[in-house]
Amino acid sequence: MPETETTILLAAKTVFLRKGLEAASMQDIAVEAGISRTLLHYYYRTKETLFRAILVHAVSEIIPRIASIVETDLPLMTKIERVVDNYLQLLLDDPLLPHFFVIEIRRDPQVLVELIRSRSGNFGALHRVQQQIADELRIPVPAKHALAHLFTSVYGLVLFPFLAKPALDEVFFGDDPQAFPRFMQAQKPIILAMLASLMKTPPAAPANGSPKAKKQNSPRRSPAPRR
Amino acid sequence: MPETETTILLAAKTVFLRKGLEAASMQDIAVEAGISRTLLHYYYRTKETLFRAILVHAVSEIIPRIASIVETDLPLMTKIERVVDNYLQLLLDDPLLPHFFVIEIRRDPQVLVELIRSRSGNFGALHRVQQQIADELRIPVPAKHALAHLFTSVYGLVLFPFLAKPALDEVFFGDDPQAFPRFMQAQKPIILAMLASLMKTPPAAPANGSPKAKKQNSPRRSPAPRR
DNA sequence: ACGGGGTTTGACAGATGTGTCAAACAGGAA
DNA sequence: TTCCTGTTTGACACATCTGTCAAACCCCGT
Repeated sequence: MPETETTILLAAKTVFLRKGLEAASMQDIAVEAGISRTLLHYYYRTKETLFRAILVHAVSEIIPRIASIVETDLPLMTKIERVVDNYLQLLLDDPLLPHFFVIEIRRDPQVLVELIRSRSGNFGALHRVQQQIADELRIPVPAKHALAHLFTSVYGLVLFPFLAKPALDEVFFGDDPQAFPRFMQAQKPIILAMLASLMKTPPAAPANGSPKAKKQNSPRRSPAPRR
Repeated sequence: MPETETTILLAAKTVFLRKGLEAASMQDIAVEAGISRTLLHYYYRTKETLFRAILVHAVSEIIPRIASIVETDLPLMTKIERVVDNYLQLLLDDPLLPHFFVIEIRRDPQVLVELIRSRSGNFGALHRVQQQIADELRIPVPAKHALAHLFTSVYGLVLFPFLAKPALDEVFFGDDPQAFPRFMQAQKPIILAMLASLMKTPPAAPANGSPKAKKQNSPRRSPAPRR
């Protein structure tokens, strides 16, 4: 018999990630959680409150891991490899996250960007690496936008398959739930090869594929937001 | 004084592309069109009817152009260049299309895929080129999924910047409405370079859309990751 | 001026959604 | 037992949404 609050958060995550704030209803979440709708309001007074909890949790789950990689002194391509690796692990567990962020980036970009900034350590440090990225790119771009070019390339390649997953299932994978994860494992070296081809400096070591990667789950559950 | 029906379709497109079927309301569309909500029901009896008109129009605007390119006998990389070029032209005019399709692919993949099939000429022909794509790819993948790998790579690179546009505006471009189109022009050779790096056969000619001739020495030094 | 047909609107019914409230239901302390 | 406190629910008020209908409107031919 799990705690009511964790039940609520789990159900809310499922529903919000699939539909976004606007299209999701408290009724949807109550049914998903198997409780009465009123109880949702008891724990989280409004839909926005509950949504905010899910949003903060989702951002906090991803951003710090990525920020800590970016802030290291590793070579650029090594950072990219680790970032891609981290995202793939995370997204294979939560394939709806890209869809959720796409919806919310459109609905209220300001709030979302601000939240990401707040969980990024010194996000401003990113602007300091812009020149560095511009120097490393084989194709010349204005330094001011070098980070944007790299960002859209990396995130486009990594996130898009998850956005298109329902169509891929329909056309290529049928009902086999293992097919998509296997596909993404095969896609990973393709992604890294494309990104590596942008760099002047070739990657240091092959080091890809799936080495002794320990299965790692997030060991911490942080299920207790306050109302 | 434009025709009421075109006014309605234009407003419906604006609202549906931004919010998708579920989150959009007939009221939203009526306000956008500057008419009464009842009038929408006069021209299109239900919301689904109106939505269907927009969906069919959006698909018909894109898919035949792409299908006609794919069905030619051009070399693979040439096809890709033309597909990318066509999408960029189209999406710079309608930057919300990727967002719309992402929402609707999740809401009802079956209907959308079926509609795309119906506008693709012989969509089945795509499966015939799978082996061809697999042979051309530098990184070995099962032929059955070769098209899926190429599809996610191309579409991820091309569509994602439009999905992330609100965040890019917020972080990089500020209020300058010209910045994003310029950015995409600069991103285009990056996209093509990444895709070309996947191919065994190098692209035939530079043949770049950018009028500024860039004397780019052929970057043959492609690091080929071995596994 | 007079009809008449296509166009447009206000008003309504019924469904669904959010948020509040008081009452019912625990289960442990005194 | 009774009391108390935290949990859960049903019922309500209010807003919004969809779809229908009859009435009003406009414009053109007669």
